[in-house]
Amino acid sequence: MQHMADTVLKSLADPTRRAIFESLNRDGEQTVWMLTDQAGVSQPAVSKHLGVLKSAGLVRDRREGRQTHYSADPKGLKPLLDWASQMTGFWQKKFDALEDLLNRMDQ
Amino acid sequence: MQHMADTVLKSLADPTRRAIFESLNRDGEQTVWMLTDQAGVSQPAVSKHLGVLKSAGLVRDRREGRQTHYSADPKGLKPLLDWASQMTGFWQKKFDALEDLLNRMDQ
DNA sequence: CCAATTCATAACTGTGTAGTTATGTATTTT
DNA sequence: AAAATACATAACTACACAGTTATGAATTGG
Repeated sequence: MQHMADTVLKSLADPTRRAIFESLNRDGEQTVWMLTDQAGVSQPAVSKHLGVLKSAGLVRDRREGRQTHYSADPKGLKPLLDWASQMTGFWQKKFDALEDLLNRMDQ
Repeated sequence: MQHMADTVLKSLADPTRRAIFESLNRDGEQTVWMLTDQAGVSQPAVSKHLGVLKSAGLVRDRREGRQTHYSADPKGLKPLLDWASQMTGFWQKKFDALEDLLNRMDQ
């Protein structure tokens, strides 16, 4: 559990990588080429970032022909929310609401 | 707002620094010496970590004589929560849109 | 079948930063 | 006043990693 929070936090700490994750959340499934067009870095850099995000459970990939479609996995943020909710009970209600949403996505 | 999420995420990405923050949340206010005793790194390293956490708004300090007491600031996690809820909010909107579409198809 | 496309991997480089030791600055104690 | 305590800052080192170019592997098009 703590290990997952570690990998998730490290993945999201990088601005470029977080921007990719935000784009996938905001605009939905996209190919590597589409993401490279926005990222401002080279295609290998984007592929590497996507590999890190995938290892952290934040994105999924779907190969179709010669292109790979990536999409954000909403459940990937759960370890982060679990960790944050452990830190303090102050925001407990908000976290519970988010977790509720994530649980409904499970189905 | 995004800048705050960036500094908070970068602060919490380091394991040693996150452990210090967790200890402050779990056990409450502590001096630098107490934190150094647990951290497994030198006192200057701990002071540096505390400085980073303070800059990110995650901890507060209170000087008393020759020792400095640090405590976790629960509001410091708010930028992280806001960012996460924005990410999940995108999914909420997609579900709402899907539900809308399904409803319109019913007719 | 050859060329172009799409992505991943390899090899390398530069830089940010977490760690160290050494030292400075108050504050308390004897 | 001198010594000891508690913390911060400075200067430096080592390493993780984000970036690059070059290349490989798989798929599609002419």
